[in-house]
Amino acid sequence: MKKKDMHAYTYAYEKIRDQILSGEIEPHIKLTEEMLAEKFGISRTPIRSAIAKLEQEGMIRNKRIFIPTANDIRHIFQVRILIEGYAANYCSKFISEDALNRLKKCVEVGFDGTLEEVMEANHEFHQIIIQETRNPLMISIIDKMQSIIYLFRKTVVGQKRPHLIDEHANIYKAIENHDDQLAQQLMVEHLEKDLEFSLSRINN
Amino acid sequence: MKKKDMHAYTYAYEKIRDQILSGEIEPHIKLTEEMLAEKFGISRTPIRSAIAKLEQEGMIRNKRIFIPTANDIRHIFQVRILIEGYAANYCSKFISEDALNRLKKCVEVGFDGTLEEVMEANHEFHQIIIQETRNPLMISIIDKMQSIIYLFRKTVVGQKRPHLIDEHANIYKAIENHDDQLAQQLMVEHLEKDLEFSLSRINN
DNA sequence: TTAAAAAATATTGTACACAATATTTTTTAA
DNA sequence: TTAAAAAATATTGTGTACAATATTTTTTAA
Repeated sequence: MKKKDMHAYTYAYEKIRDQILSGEIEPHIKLTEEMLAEKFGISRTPIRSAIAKLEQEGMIRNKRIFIPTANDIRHIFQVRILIEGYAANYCSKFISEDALNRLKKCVEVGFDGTLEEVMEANHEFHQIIIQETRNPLMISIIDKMQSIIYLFRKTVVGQKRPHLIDEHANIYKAIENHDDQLAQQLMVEHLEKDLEFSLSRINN
Repeated sequence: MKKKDMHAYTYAYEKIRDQILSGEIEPHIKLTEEMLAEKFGISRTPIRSAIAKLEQEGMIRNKRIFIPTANDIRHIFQVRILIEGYAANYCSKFISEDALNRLKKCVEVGFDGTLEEVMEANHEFHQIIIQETRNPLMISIIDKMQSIIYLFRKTVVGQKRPHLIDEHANIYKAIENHDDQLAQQLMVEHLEKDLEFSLSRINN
């Protein structure tokens, strides 16, 4: 529901984004301004802004939901591995008590939560580590890629990878022990496995 | 001059961008749509698109030219060091013959070119290294930051740093020798010095 | 005077009409 | 039939008017 103090383009942006992520808007169909304007009961102008933003962020390409190729996935992960590896290292030295607790919670939920909760906790695990860099640029770079990866996961993979939680647990331990080298190495390996898993789902 | 087959918003984007970088539009003044529309003889609609893009890219913030704080600069460099360090490493292993030659040329121009040429060559030196990763994501991340740093340089620094060319020469040599570790280390140190130099210009 | 309220002004946001392009379909000529 | 050309259609781009907000200035009451 549109909040009364919300601009139409913000509303449109969130709506389109959510509907893409939830699958309500299916891939491959062309996102025309008029069709979306009709759908949300507003004019084309705010829709244009929303689409432009989504295109900038990489979720839409050529007016269609962006479905990354194997190479796109590799490129995304190359950047992710670099930044998140660094972040894991950084965390080991500078993480706050609070963040460390939240990280621990994520691992615990990973072991005993519902599927929904586990998915959310896994996402948050990575999120916390990045946020502890307190570098807004890094955070936003990762955020944008997350959406694309999430989307890709939902549409292509739709399935959980084995050992994922154990790897999180190990990364957590390394951070807790302030072993920056190990934390970085484990994060890199973790993401490399994630990449492999993702790619294996495309090629068949 | 506006090309006839160019959309007004592309024209506006380039014009505004160029005028910001050239200093024709001064910092601190508010970039209102109407004022820019008037200036370029087009309506507000394409100006809106252009501003939105420039804001996404970080050159404009709150309708004003973005002038980064010391912390902003640190954050930008933290990402740059990470990515360009990686790129230097990567280059040492995989650079093409052609790119290596162009890199060499940049160093040479650095020693015997005019100020204008030197500036351009220095920029290109970094550009080539990033481009050799062939990762469009990395390239675009660095590109966006380049604009902001360049702008910041122009307005705040306006001055060349000593030893810069020598450092480029050393990085070049390391890449030429396929010494990936050294290339990375030298690039990191190079950028750290750049950061220090930039910061020293703010704090007085 | 000074701070809150009100009014005036400036600026941005939205809708909509029409123009310019891009895309698809149909027609035509080989 | 098939490929190029033409026409029809769909979609995006632009200008403009007006509405909604934000900002600045003026007024008012203490």
